[in-house]
Amino acid sequence: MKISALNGFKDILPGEVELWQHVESVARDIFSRFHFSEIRMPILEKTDLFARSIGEATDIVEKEMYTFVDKQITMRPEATASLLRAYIQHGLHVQKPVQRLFTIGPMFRHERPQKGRLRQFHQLDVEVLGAASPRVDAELLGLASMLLAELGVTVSLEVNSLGCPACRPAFRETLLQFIEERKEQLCDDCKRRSTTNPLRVLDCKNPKCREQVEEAPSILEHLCEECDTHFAAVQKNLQQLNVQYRLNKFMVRGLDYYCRTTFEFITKDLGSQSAVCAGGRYDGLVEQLGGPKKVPGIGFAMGIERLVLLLQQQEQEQAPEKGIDIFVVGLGEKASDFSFPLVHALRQNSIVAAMDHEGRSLKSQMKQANKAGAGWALILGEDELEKGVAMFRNMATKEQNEIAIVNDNNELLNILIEQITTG
RNA sequence: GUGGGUGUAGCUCAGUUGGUGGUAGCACCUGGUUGUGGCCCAGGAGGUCGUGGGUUCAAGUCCCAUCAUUCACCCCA
Repeated sequence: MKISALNGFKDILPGEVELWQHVESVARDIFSRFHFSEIRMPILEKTDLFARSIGEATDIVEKEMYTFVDKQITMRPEATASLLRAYIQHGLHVQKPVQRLFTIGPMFRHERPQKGRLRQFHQLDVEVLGAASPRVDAELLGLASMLLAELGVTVSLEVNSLGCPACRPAFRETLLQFIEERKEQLCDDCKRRSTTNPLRVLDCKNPKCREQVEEAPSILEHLCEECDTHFAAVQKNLQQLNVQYRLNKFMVRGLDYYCRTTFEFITKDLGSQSAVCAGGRYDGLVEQLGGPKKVPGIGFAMGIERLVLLLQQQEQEQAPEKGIDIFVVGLGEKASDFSFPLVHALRQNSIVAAMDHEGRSLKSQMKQANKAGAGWALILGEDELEKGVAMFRNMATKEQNEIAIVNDNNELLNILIEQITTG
């Protein structure tokens, strides 16, 4: 019986992996321009960490985590909780009042897989800890949109404010009252949501619910003074950076820890999944996890699978596979025995070199050279060895000439390196 | 957790009202005057038709179950 990967788990094969490398290298470049530092955390954490940060009642914690029940440990379903755990554990707030951190890696959620959603998926995660200024909110959104723009994906940005513990409870009551009045018109899911997570009724996909919710009270009109001032400043700062956005008073978050500014970069090109990047502020979370008091935080996560899907779909130019510098063709045992250490020496000199080990024909080896995108071929056969020469062929121009193999192999090596590096 | 679609070569797929598995395309291998790549041509290799039952003289084809996969709901990056 053939063994295949688990449902919702995917191999990233040569051909696609180059796209991933591209995404990661563009991301790293931009992170460094914004002066962010990389941090890497373990994949396993105590289950309690996620229950306390993401929220006991969320679907993620309730039924989607990969947990070793007997050991009370869980494979991380997102990065923020682990990152804050590391921040607190190592006292990073003491080293620098403001920490700007990013991490890249796999996350695990036991959801039913579908387009743009896997059980092991990968995120680029960016967090700023210790900065309360609305400028940081805008700066982060500027970073995200710069990254998406440089990758060449077309998405739109929606922003909202969720208020804070001072103003959200009152809004929640107002909203609940509104929902109660129209409960009969809402879908079954929304009836359930009205008790579990009323804010979620606001972003239901059902057209009938949308219609009902159209008139719903807006959080933006119920913000306390501080939240209102903060959100106004975020918007002003976004305009300064010329970041295009749309206010969406119906946007909410799935994780409990968010407050104030929240945002999503969305697209219609991913089937039912719309968010490519999402995040927001979480000012109380560090303290809630047992860290220092009053450390504000804000961050976002980008789904790499979703970025890659968009890149493939929006038909970005495929990076052509990198060709090798030289293919050394050896005909016969003697020639192969001569080529073997030569190829190794070329590699020691930073030349990308390959050879055949299967004793195939000249024609076959030339085909391999061509397929590998070799710039040059060095052909060594019985005749050449007898004459003490090797044929050096330019694969593009088909020009070839003899190079003498003298006693000292270094001479041949130096000629090859010289030719290859100068083109 | 719920609902729909699809399972035939490594990949993309044909396969008629049930009647011997495809000269199919891509990829792979070997050749096309003894040792020179891309194009072209010829040949070759590659399959328990997802699996297990059932109906039938006969099942890739019809029925049931099961597994896998995919899309959507839920939820979410």
